[in-house]
Amino acid sequence: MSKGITSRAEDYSQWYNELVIKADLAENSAVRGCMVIKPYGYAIWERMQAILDKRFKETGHSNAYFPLFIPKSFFSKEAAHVEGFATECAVVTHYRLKNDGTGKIVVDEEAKLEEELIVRPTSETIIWNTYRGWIESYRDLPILVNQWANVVRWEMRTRLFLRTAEFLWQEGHTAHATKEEAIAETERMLDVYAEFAENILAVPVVRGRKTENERFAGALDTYCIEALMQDGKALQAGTSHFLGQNFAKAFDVKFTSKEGKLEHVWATSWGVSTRLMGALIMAHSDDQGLVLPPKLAPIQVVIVPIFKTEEEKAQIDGFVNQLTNELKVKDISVKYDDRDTQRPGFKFAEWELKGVPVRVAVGARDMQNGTVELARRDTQTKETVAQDGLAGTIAQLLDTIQENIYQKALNFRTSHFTEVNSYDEFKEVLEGKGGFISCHWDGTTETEKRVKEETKATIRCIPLDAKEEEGVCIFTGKPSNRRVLFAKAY
RNA sequence: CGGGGUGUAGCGUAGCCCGGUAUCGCGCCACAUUUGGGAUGUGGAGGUCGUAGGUUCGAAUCCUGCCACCCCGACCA
Repeated sequence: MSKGITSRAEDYSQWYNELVIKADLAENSAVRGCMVIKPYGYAIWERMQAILDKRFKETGHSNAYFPLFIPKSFFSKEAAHVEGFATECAVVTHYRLKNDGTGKIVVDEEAKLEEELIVRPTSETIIWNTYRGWIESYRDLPILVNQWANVVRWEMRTRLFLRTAEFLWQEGHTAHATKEEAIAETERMLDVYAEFAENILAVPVVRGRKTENERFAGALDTYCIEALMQDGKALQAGTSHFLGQNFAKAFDVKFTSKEGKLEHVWATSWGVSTRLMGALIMAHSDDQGLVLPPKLAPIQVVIVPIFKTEEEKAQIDGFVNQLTNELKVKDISVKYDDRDTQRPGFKFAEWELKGVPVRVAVGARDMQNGTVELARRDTQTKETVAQDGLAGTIAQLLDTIQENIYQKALNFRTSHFTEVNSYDEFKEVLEGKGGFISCHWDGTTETEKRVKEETKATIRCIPLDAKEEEGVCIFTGKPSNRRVLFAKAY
């Protein structure tokens, strides 16, 4: 059954619909572009949440929650910020419905809000409005707060997981006494994201900074991690912003320093969203479905019994019970799929579709031989191994799979990372194999925009590890002292 | 918001040009045989043909309006 589940993103929506996660678009146009995350998909998001949340706590952050509704006036306080989000806001104007007399429910025009409320597209404004009341002295700083929430951005065109009208995310908002400390925080959280992407999601990322043109609305500097999908397109997987004193000035947030001076607070914000699920899927999946790295998989091992009689089943149950206990001791999550409504072959295919890293099949034959069949999702290989020491064998195999998935993605990226020195070469690579293109750029927004118009490629980032190197811009021939990364992006 | 396309059972579709109450596959239900890679056979259930109107003895089919969705573009995590 080929569903055309390949690296091409266009194919994924079909796959979601049938198998993992469904975008249930309501008939009402008002909720177009939203997604329903089905239980198995949500379990993956929960794993991401749990792991990230732990990292945030370890780095000194606390969770809090701020309102969904933001008074319109808050938005107009930071000029660049309004401009960036103005065209994609959902606005609440009324608070009551009524029966119009014919049985139709209509908006009660008399219940018009004096000031409209914006459904948050991001929470900087309402949070900084709140911080004003929390901060007086340098002793109140830093404030290291994170929020898990949903946000709404009325995009003209949506795309499952990558750009939905409503999405789930976390947004960290920190306040600091000094510029240096805020910049350090921005970089530290970028590292948290990069480490998570590479070690947990097994998706290699480039750490870098955005150009002025691609920067977050209201930020002085935007750091990002950029991942490469199997179709050669880049995906921004997370961002960390140094906001300077912009929001402190807009919302009049000042503190008295050790020296007794009144100063504006320094800010950062950083976030990752359910887009990470899209990244995960597009980075690793194959024609058989999802491929989950073991460290993220909600179910790491699935056990499928193969039996004809009740006696056989009972014998297998006994073995599986013991194995399950041993695996749980090693903190490995197990699912025993002993449904009698589906046949083994069906179950094999179904769990492969869901990306479970390791499958154990055990039948009467195995019980006689003291063996099981061990299959791995990443390589689609299987082998017969001894029941003795099986828990240990599986634990090792999970590590191997984690490493292998990462290596595979890394090899792909390495082979789709090209240095070019001319615009012709640039266009040739872009139209050919795609991927990241490293080249010189003159540093102007104008050149960036013209390249985008002509080729659709954008500057994904200026890599943090870019070395100083004299060269000339591939487009204008003007001097440049470091390479930047271009790619077509989602 | 511009350009293109599509709406028929839970999903995917045929029928439309040339009007006569809807085809096929998957899935679902029952029974039997099966069970180490998505089983097979037999029987069965399931339809406002996107929606409103028009033409007609008769509309999935022809005409008009509306709605929704998909793709491409501008915009974006």
